[in-house]
Amino acid sequence: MSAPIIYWLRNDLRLQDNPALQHALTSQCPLFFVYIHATDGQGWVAGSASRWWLHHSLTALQAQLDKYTARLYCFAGSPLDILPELVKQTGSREVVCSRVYEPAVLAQDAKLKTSLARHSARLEICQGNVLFVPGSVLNQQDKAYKVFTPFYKACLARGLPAEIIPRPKKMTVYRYDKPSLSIAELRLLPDGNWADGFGDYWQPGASGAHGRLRAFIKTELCRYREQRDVPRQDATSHLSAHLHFGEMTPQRIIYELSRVSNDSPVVAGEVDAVNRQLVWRDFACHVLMHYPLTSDEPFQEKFRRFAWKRGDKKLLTAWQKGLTGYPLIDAGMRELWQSGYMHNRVRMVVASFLTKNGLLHWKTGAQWFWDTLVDADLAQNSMNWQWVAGCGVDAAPYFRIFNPITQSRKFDAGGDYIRRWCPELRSLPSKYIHAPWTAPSALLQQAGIRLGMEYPEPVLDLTTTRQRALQLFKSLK
DNA sequence: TGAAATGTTGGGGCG
DNA sequence: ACGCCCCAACATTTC
Repeated sequence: MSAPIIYWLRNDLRLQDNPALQHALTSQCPLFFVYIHATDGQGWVAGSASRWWLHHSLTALQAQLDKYTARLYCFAGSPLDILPELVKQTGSREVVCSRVYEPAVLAQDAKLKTSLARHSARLEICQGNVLFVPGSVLNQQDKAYKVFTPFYKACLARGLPAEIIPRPKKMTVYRYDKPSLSIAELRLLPDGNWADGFGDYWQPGASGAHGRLRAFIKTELCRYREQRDVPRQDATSHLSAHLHFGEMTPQRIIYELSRVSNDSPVVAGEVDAVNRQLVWRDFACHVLMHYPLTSDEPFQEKFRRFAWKRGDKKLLTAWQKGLTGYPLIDAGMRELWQSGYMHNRVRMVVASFLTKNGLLHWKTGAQWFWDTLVDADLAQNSMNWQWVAGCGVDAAPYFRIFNPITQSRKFDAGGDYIRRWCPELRSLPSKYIHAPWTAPSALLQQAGIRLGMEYPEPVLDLTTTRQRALQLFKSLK
């Protein structure tokens, strides 16, 4: 059998709209599909919920590959060891993959390139799952943008890309006859039954992604701007995890949306709003590449001496478990735990609560999200936590502190979201459901709630913690 | 992609 | 009829 091209899958778990795969196919060599689960873990290794997704996404990809009688060969270890070894074994001259723009991965790719060269093989890295290649969108001074709006305008001025590439008609596939692992043997699924319910909410893989996009366009798009901030409506696309794993490209989303807006100009405004969110996603990716420390250090210098609390076990545990006594916060944290996801607005509220009212370091929260979100993405997670904490790029001003009760009344007025995730509060009338401790005791009793028993007392006082945060933030100026 | 404090206005109750 | 007070409702400022 002639030497293969090694197609190294990473966060590009799809066959259509795949420039790297398209490139690999031009060579006419048989394709050797390889996935490597890195076990040399340092820094930000994929969290538990993310690995749950990955397991199912790889399984879905294998199902797609079945149609080409191709197999995905899995390995565990360091790509720096495994790929040179595979090249040696198979006589391959080229390894093809899609770019991952995380700083640690970029550094590893550089090493890999050298190491493969010693085996006379090249590493061809094609554009990753972004609209614009990080580094290619710069301001007048040739510097990276630090503020979203000008970045957004610069992107619009170039025109948002909407290229699509059909899935390959046929492929020649390579048969590897030495030992490799099955997807199950990568042991990606978490121990215990925590993630078992995720399947009720998600269908990882490209076909799940396309199904979700179709459903979004059909039922949510027309009310996107009006309803996307309402947690119970959640008229958002739910495509974040699909995008993270490269099961779908943002270009595909823009393409499909533009077809809709051509057909019905009424939704053009909605489409712009969705596209704007896609540009935010690119922005985060660009920022992390230009400022590689921002997954670990505050972007703004002055925040390095801010007195974040190192630990507050009681508060942190209450927050993680959804037992803070503030229903909107608790609903969000339980949605996260049970579904691997949280509505965007609620993410902002719980993050503000932890970092501003609770004064816990934003990395504490980022770590929890990292482990529990199916859409965990280093660039998005880091930028957004820093944004809320006030220390990031284009950050929320320090005095912007969300009041979870006010936010709850505003965006979950009927209490539907709270009732969905905090069933013990179900019988409380909407008037009191946002702040149960204000309810008359007879009403609480009638609803079957004893504060401190069925539902906790508030874990902290909003007014005093707000004042405390304002003091601390002010002294930083 | 706030919230709270403070300021302003205007309608209605009331003596 | 009139002025006074109260207090929503809204606007502005401050953190």
